[in-house]
Amino acid sequence: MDAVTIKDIARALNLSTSTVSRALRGSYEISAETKRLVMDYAERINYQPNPIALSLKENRSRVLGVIVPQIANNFFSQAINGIEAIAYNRGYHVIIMQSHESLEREVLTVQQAMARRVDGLLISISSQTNNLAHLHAIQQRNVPIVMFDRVSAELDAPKIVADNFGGAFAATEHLIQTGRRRIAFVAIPPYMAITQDRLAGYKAALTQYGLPYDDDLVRFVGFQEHEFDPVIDDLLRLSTPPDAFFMAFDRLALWCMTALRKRNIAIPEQVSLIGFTNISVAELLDPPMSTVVQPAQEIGQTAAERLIELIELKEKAPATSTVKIPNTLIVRESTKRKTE
Amino acid sequence: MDAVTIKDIARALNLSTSTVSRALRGSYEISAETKRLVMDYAERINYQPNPIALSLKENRSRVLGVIVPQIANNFFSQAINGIEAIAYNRGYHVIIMQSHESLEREVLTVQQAMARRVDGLLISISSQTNNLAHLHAIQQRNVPIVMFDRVSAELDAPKIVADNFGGAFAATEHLIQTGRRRIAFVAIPPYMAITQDRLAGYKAALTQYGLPYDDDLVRFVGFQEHEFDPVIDDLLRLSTPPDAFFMAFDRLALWCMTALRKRNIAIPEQVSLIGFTNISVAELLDPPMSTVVQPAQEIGQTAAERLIELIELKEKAPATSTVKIPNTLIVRESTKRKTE
DNA sequence: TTGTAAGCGTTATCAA
DNA sequence: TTGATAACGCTTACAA
Repeated sequence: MDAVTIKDIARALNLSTSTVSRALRGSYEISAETKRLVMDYAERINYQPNPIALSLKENRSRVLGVIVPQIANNFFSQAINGIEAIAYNRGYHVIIMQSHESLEREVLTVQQAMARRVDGLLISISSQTNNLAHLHAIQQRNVPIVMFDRVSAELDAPKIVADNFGGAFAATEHLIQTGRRRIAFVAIPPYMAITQDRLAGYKAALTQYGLPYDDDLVRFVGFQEHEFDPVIDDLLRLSTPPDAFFMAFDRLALWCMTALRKRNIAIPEQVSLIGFTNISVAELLDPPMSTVVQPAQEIGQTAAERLIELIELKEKAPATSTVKIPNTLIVRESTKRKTE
Repeated sequence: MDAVTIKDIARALNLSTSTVSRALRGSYEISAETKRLVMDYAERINYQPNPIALSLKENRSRVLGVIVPQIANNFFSQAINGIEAIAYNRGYHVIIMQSHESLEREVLTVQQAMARRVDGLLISISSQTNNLAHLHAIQQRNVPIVMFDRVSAELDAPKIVADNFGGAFAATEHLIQTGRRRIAFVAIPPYMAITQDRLAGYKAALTQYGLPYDDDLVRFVGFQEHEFDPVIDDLLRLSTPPDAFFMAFDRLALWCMTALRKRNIAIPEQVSLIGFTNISVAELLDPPMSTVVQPAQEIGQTAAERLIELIELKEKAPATSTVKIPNTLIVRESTKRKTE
């Protein structure tokens, strides 16, 4: 049983396809009676317009391309959740693609999305992406882009991010207020904007509370777990070791918890632990770790809303604007007690 | 700058569109010289065939619909990962939709997918889905379906699942071999096939090792965390309480860990804990819990492969086949020591 | 108020 | 070896 077309309706009702088309969209130039006739029949045989034909005609696909480093990642799967919610409400579908943290694959993926004629692109760039030529190229084709989470100053596009500065400030402030003085800050490579912002928040809190900034306490690691343990050991061997660990990245916080457990360092009796992370892990396992929870879903929603606006209004260059969605600080035992 | 079409090439080269079309697909009836000419020019101006026009012509979209209860769930995001990997290799795109564990939304979602003219459907049904009329309907429209993970015997379609029986058997066997005798089994509502299979594996292992089956040790809970704690308390109050907990569902395992910690019940000194779960949580947090790891990604891959086969071969009714992908048992401290 | 015809980008059929 | 034309499903001038 093949799908019903306007032609089928026209034939059955002895009308022309254009009359049927107009009747279905409620055009004023069609008599009420014909309209009813067509509508009823269409309903009865379960007519559904073919979106592919429409896309061809209207030269748009009603599809949003979403490019993320990884789908199987709490943050991104929640963000996608938010994107989908908005997209479906507005009549768009979403095609999700992964760059696998590789610039090369990201470029390919962007090309694929263009080949698929997406109406707009939501992208969170890979950690390797230091060149945005592929994105500039599609902007020249007049396909709107919205960046989220992993954004870059080098592209003139709306950006939706968590308030990384504010979140890091709040986390650091909280540690200070609960009596910690030597706060280690560990993040992923420093060329990413999110890292920069979090580091700035950390520094600002130290300054505001009159604590010195110590380069020895600030470390950057890669994406491999084996790079992590030496960093912790190094920190612990300092002449004045840290009394708190602030892990400015999702996975780092979990690795740190494991590393401290292995070394029998008690949280929070000996050190405090706080991390940027996602609600699911944070809530399910009730870990000994306070958390700056990232508003992943809201970021996705906001980004999708912004993109659809751009697509539908087609205003030229609504200028680069960066929206910061606030984080939520969840305090647990790990950082509650004062130690001094 | 709009996308380049075959017409543009034809005009520029003073050829007809049909010649260009044939040249681009390397048809034998076009002279080598013309071919080169066309190919070179197409390359130079970066021609990309419009997939929408193709879809209309060929009456297929090269899109797979994927319906899952939730995207923001480790198992499903990994499964989607596997699906995407296969799909992109075979030239398909993937549209992901969520049923949010609701039959009503699942029905809507299936209709949407059909309206979008997907070439095939991959579905993991919601926990509320007790009626498969919506799926039968699309089978009648000759759109192939493959079910994965959450499957139902009531639909005649290929099914890809984890080896739930085998995994539960292995977990139970492991607990028995490490000296446990009173093994609690907790799962989600019993009408789901996965629950049935896991329960059967549990029973089979008891039988094989000559242990009695005790109804008191087997419990079913809903999806809400507050339903969970009373069940644990109930089990602990038994005249002979369990010496091991087997949580036959992802979230339950995590809840159980938290519940036991709250009650100061030591793992594995007092009880063993083992659960069905996902690799990411299991690995990252190094929890005191052995795990039957579900091959989420492989399930996704296999399901996608099967679906694409069905789409492309268009064999009629390749019959219902159920593929079981083995689980992996990861043993940790939580179940290692013998207690008796 | 309704119908005819052209067009969106591509391929297939038939002619030249 | 190449070109003209029709067709996929739909919308929209333009005509009736």
